[in-house]
Amino acid sequence: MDKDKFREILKERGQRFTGERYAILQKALSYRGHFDPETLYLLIRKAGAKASRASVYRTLSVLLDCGVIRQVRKTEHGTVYESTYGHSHHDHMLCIQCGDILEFYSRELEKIQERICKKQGFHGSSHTLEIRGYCKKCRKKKN
Amino acid sequence: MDKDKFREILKERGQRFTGERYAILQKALSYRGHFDPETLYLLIRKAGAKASRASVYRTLSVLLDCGVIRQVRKTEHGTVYESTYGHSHHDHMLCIQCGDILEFYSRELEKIQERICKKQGFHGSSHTLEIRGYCKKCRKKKN
DNA sequence: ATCAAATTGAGATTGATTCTCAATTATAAT
DNA sequence: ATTATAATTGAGAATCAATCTCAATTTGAT
Repeated sequence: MDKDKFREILKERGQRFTGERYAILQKALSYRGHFDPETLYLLIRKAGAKASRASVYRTLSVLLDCGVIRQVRKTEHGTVYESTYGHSHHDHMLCIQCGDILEFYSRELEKIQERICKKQGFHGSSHTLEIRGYCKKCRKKKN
Repeated sequence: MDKDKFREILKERGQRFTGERYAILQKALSYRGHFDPETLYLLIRKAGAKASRASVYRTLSVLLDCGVIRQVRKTEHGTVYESTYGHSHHDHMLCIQCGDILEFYSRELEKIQERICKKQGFHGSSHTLEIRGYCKKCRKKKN
């Protein structure tokens, strides 16, 4: 997403293009992996850009609304997001021992969900699947 | 789960059986559908039992640990739980229009997840799947 | 350049959850 | 039954993410 495209999207929403929003967009888009608002805020400060915590929260909700980022989940430490750019849909496995996150995607799983929705007359637009358990490493450690 | 069984479980954990804990257990077990800590607390107060908010939170985490209740998800308004008693595993469809929640279960879906885990060397112990979209009713309204 | 409307940021506020700690109570031993 | 010990309780304080407030600033259209 370049500057002009972002400007255009904001315009459609009756919102203005600002340096703060752009800085937040850039950091959010370029972040590899999962991030939370505070991490993004500190990153922006460190990069010398100026944007308050309030603006980070406000802009993240705009980006979420635009589909530029996606909400991974809410944890006891806050909300976790990830960029959708070059990062297609997938689900997660979360190791409850070490906290590691594995991403996976299964066409089959998606198909079945579609079938289930159709049967119920439900129109699914997104989903999150999180499998919790023990990763390979931690299983070895245990034994 | 009866009183003695609960007493026994607590004992194993080096914890004590108290009236507060029992009242909370009962309400949590008998609650139909999804609940949050505050709702449970008010319900307990209304029933004349005594238990503080702090005890509700503390006991819910014990019950969660014992598998008596399960965490459905975290929302912007707090954590949602449900009793597992007489309520076997299932997944959810959440209508983003009316907020309705449909429960469903698919053996096929479970099987595939097991297969995926095995392939990754991951030992899955639980999962949550939430499909968001529009329910039958709301789709009709739209058209 | 002008101006109305949108945005910003610092700090206050909210709301869920956890923590503190003195008073109380359950359990085990006597 | 009494006692000793350690767990539990509750009221309110503390924490922490997220939102709100509002005066000052900035944007974008004219």
